[in-house]
Amino acid sequence: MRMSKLFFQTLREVPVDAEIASHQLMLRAGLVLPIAAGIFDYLPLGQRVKAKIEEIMRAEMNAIEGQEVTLPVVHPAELWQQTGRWQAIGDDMARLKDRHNRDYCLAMTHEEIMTDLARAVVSSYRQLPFMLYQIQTKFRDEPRPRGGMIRVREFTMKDAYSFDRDFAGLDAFYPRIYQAYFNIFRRCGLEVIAVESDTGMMGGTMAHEFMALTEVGEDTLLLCDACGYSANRQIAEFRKPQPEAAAPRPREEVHTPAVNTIAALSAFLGIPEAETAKAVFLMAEVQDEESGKPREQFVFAVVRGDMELNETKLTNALKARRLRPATVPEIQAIGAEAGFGSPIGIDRSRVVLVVDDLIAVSPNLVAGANKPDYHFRNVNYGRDYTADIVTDIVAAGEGHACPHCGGALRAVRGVEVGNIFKLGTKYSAAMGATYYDEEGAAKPIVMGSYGIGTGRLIASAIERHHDDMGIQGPITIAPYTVLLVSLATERTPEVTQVADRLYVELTQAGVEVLYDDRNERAGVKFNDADLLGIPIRLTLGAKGLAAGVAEVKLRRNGETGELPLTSLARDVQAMIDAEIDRILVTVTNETLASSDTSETSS
RNA sequence: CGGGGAGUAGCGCAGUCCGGCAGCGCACAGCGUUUGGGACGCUGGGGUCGGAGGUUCAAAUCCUCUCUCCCCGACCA
Repeated sequence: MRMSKLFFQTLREVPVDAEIASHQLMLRAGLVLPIAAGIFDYLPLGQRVKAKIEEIMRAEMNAIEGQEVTLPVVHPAELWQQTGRWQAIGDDMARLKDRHNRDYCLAMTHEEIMTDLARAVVSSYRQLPFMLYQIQTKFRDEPRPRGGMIRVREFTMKDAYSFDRDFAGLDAFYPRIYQAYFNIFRRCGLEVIAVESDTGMMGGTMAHEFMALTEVGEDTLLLCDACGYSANRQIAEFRKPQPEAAAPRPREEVHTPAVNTIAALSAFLGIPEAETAKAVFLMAEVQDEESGKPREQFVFAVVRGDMELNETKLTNALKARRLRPATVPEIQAIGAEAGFGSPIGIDRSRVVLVVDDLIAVSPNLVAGANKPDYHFRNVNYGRDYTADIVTDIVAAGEGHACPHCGGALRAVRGVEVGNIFKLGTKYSAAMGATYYDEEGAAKPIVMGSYGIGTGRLIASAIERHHDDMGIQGPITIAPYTVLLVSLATERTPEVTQVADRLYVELTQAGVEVLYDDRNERAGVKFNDADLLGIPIRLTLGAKGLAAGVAEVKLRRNGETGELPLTSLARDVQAMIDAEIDRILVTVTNETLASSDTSETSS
């Protein structure tokens, strides 16, 4: 491609709205252009990056016998009603009506449509297993898009769905997609780790997220360097400290004027925060057992004062759809006092009381007294109150003990670039996607779903590979592999002639060349070259031409050298091969190492 | 949805407090000089000042309403 003909623009100045490096660079390099919050155009250079990644995805999906399909972006409401997600999902789903006033939604994901496809085609166990995938647009009306391409509303996702006869089949497939995902990310030059994750609205029995570690990540992960345990903070477990056994002492009221936080309480009484109990008031949206309709339920959660409530764990414990903080009037309505909340003396008929399992075994805690400016000393679970649910509802954090080996957990930030779910029969059972087994009995197909967001992958790769001057794209996903810079001037037309010839030679040799034939000064061309991050830069100027060489420079490390013009195409191809090999070699190592941590349910 | 910031030329911004010709830099077009890390000179084009309403002789500027974008939080398949 001649750069003089390329539809692109580079920005000299850093866009003021962009905070993180990948966002700034994608805008400055002219890969994408925003048209609304979380909605972007892909320009030709960005499109080429996207296409490269998609080809890697196709190769890895095909390698595990995936078959590519394309399913619609506009879905009839009926299919989403069959699984209940039409009602269960809120404003994140964009809905529309057609001219006949029928309901439709924009695709957030494709479980329903894939399940519908499977039930239309599958009737016999002989047709199973199989895996289908697509690379298709999703729309999720995020409340707040952020971080450039990290959290957007419209995006392209490669989503794959597996269909098996039974859980054993799914369990056998799961490690294969797990490994294929590692291959995809590493081929894109992106290091990721897999962590256990919440199944969320997807449902199912097991899920992993693939996380690119970066400070700009939205998720907190907990890792154990000793044994390899890794989990999203949303579900991460940890070994809780054993409280010292002590005989329950008599409960006593203590005056604590204006002491309405744990920190203040700890300071006021001169006790560690670990000897206090913290009350958290929430309203949960749950399904009413009798009517089946959603209703709001007051939830009183108690955790130790030095720990944080984990709302995902609590949501799962309650089987709730969502939680929100309770308002002061709602808190008073159940007989509690904000800032001095206590599980003792509340209207239990209107409250679901959930207590962290550590609280249940910790003697003589300080808790609120449910009246302003008073707390209780020596509150003991069992003697003073009992809960509706006792389970783990606190968040793991930096330094907590690993649940497997007891080693210290480390907290890091990550971007979720992919996820895999064992769905089981949630969708097939709801939608009647069944097959007949050897005995002629109808059984629901066992499913899994597996997704990777392309834009987020690009942004994460750029977060990982850039410097002050621009992108240092891994050669496998760079828009072009070689940038040929001509430094011809009006006085050196012979440079143009030779550069033109080299461009043709390289292109005919199959090299993806971007040819900077623009009438710009050298500085402009070099700065654009660094910004775009084409991995191999060839520079031809009058001096080099006289010596019969072109300068070659690697973007990733700045190494320079000279290549004779007579064998340029061959030498460049060798460099490209070497650069690709660098990445592929890493793939092999990473894959072997990571497959050890793969887990399957049995 | 809560808190904060911002909408003025393609991009980055000043002007708004204190109403009075809509400006600067980059980019763009023409001419000339330059030419290995974002050149220089001269000339030129480009604006419903986010939108609507109001106050005023006069509104980018004051008032009311509204839309949009960015950041933090809530949310996040």
